[in-house]
Amino acid sequence: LVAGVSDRARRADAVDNRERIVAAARAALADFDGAPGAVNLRLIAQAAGVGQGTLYRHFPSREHLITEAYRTEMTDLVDAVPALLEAHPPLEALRLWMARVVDYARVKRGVIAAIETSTWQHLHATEHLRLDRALGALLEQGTRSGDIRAGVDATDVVLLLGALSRVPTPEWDRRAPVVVDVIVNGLSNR
Amino acid sequence: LVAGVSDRARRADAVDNRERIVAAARAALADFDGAPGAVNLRLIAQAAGVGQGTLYRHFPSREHLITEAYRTEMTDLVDAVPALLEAHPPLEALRLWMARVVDYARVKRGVIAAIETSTWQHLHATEHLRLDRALGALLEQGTRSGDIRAGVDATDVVLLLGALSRVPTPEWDRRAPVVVDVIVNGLSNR
DNA sequence: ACCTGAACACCGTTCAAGT
DNA sequence: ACCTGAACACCGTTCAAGT
Repeated sequence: LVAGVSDRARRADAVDNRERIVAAARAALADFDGAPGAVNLRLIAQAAGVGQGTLYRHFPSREHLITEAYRTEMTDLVDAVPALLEAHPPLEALRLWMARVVDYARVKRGVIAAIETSTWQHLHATEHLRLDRALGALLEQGTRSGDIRAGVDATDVVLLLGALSRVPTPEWDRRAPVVVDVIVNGLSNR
Repeated sequence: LVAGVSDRARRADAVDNRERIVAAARAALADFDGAPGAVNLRLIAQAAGVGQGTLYRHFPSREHLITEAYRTEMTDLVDAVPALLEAHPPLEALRLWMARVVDYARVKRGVIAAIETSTWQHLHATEHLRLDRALGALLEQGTRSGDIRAGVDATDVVLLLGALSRVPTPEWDRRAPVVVDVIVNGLSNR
């Protein structure tokens, strides 16, 4: 509905509302973290000072909202991939990238959910396509150099990473690194 | 509430109702599979021919019901561990066990969710304790023999296995084996 | 001791009315 | 073109009344 419409073409109040909704969503997710499904859309609309209908006009589904709420983090993470890949061998780049994901998720658990949406839906959010390509390139380069096993694509990696969303918060610092370590080790080629 | 009460001590209608509820839950889960959260408890009560209150009397939470619905499968899987461990070296036993999980989950996706509940809640369902012990023994034996890396416990393995619950149904046959393969490889000691 | 189902609470989603 | 909020639908959960 709103797709393809530039900010200038939109009414000023619409732009403003959209921003306030996202801000409210971010705040709500920060409190409730680890359970993005538990986030109350009505309350977000209320906290943003808009009607429920306005929220739905801007974000037709909860996933759209969550994706947008973590857009900055997603962009950061996606952009980090090529940079790491230039400075390190593929497997090491992957390890460092996942360490960064764990770091982001430590305080904002929802990033994992945001990353996972690439699997859930076919919502072609730009960041998801970019993540898929970035990870895909990393894996390809890794298999070529022989560091990373063949037959695994970006979706598989995202699926495995999804295991992190189940880690209980109080055990995060202990378990998240172990989980990631097993994944990276498993992706390595012996 | 019902804990510790033998079948003989319970009223006949209660035993009967409980069985019908579980049967209805199994049927509902078979249809809806892959999304145990999407299962409608009211409809299950209705299909079982009991009031909602009766369902809650027997199963205080959705997790209790799901756990019970997959009890047979869980028992099978748990019992398989020691047997496999006797016939194979630890890592191979783990690989075979996970292949069995994938096999069970192919038609009854909910088993993964049932296995995962061990992490979600502190509901001390017997099967979960037994799974924890069985996997724990397998891992310990594997680290002793040097086949499996140290520093990973049963909960970590269950968390990793949870990645399977995100695999989209149409891609199950292609992706599930890959995911499991990465996990097993990651748990191996080089 | 156990069952029933109306009733309550909550929340996602829609839509008629408004500016 | 966009916003509002009442209204609808749905579903988990409880509880007074019953047997």
